[in-house]
Amino acid sequence: MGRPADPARRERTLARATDYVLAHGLAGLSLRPLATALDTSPRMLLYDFGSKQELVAAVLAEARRRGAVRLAGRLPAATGSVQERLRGIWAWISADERAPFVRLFFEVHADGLHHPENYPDQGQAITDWFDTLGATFRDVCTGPEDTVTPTLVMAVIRGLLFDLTTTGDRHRADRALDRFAELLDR
Amino acid sequence: MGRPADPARRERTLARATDYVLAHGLAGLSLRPLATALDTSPRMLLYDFGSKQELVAAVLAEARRRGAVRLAGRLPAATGSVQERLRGIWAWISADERAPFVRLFFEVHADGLHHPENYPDQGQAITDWFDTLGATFRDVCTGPEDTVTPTLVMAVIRGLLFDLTTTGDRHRADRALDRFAELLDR
DNA sequence: TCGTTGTTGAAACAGTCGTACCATATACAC
DNA sequence: GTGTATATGGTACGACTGTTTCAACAACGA
Repeated sequence: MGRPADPARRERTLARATDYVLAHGLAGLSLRPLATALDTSPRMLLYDFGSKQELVAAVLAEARRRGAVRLAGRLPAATGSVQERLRGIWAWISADERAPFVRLFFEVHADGLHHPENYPDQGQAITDWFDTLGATFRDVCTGPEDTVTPTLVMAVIRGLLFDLTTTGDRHRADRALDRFAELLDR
Repeated sequence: MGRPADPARRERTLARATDYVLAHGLAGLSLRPLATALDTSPRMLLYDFGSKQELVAAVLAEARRRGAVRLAGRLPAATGSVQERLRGIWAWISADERAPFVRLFFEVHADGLHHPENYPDQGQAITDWFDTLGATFRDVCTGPEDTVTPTLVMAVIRGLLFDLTTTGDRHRADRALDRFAELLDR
């Protein structure tokens, strides 16, 4: 009895809120401008999510979900040379379409430096790459339990993303990745 | 005539404000708590710095100045093996005493992603390393104009700093740096 | 039509923010 | 002393923040 609930509304709002955060960032996020951009009201955002903190958590989870979906099956088994595999990953992650995700990624990391309690699974977001990268670069790893090589590969990628997002010098970043691929392959 | 100006006060306030920002971060910085911690008043902060924006700019300049001083003469010429040089830089920059600088560094980068206009010389902060690192690792560079090797070295360091500040796993980070040193040396 | 449950708007609350205004206190030259 | 410049304290303004409260409206079963 009574009016039926409409869970789709929350989903729709979450999707659009995630778009908004990816476009505008987390730092200055505020309910009233967000609600205006989403054609809703702060009242409804709190009605659907309970509090701003829970809304942000839901948005970050949704952003991670989108990234995971886009990544799925994107890193095939070890086919081609080390250079080709590394270039493939780099081309995908450094593409302009990924820039909003990369920005949010760096923003969450920076905020986590002073408020780690807000991001309990942040460390896992790093170690999660070990299995995938360990499989992709098995031939240059020292063994199946090697976490050092995946760590180094991700460090190079994150460090070059840092450089690229700061200087915008894609040519230099691409060449630095190629140089790393040469070193890794020998 | 009139009361003499006291420029030392501004200097003292700037030094303590920089300590405060290094400890508490840039994100939530607010004049009233800052003034309280510095035994002064928001009134005096604006009197000395004009606006919050200028205060932040002065603090960031001071933080850079401190980092530069601590770095001066810290990277001697190419003595020892590549491993030793790389380890020396890494040990210095990843030391616990440097953590506040590293955090501020990442925080500024993240904020610059959405407000690049506030950090006009951010790209230069990256390219400034080329001369120093090019000299330190001349033997593994392809030439005196090689910017790719310094780019890669800094990317590895920044990427490992990212990992270290997130996971706190120093052992893994150290080993990844050693692995990179091996690759670079061959 | 009535009761019930889900949805929504408008307004207000208590707080913080950066900043401006006004008065006053301090330290010097004369 | 007077004049003058710097240095402060106190206070209030207007704009913002996340959140709450109260009321009304909408869609359903009985």
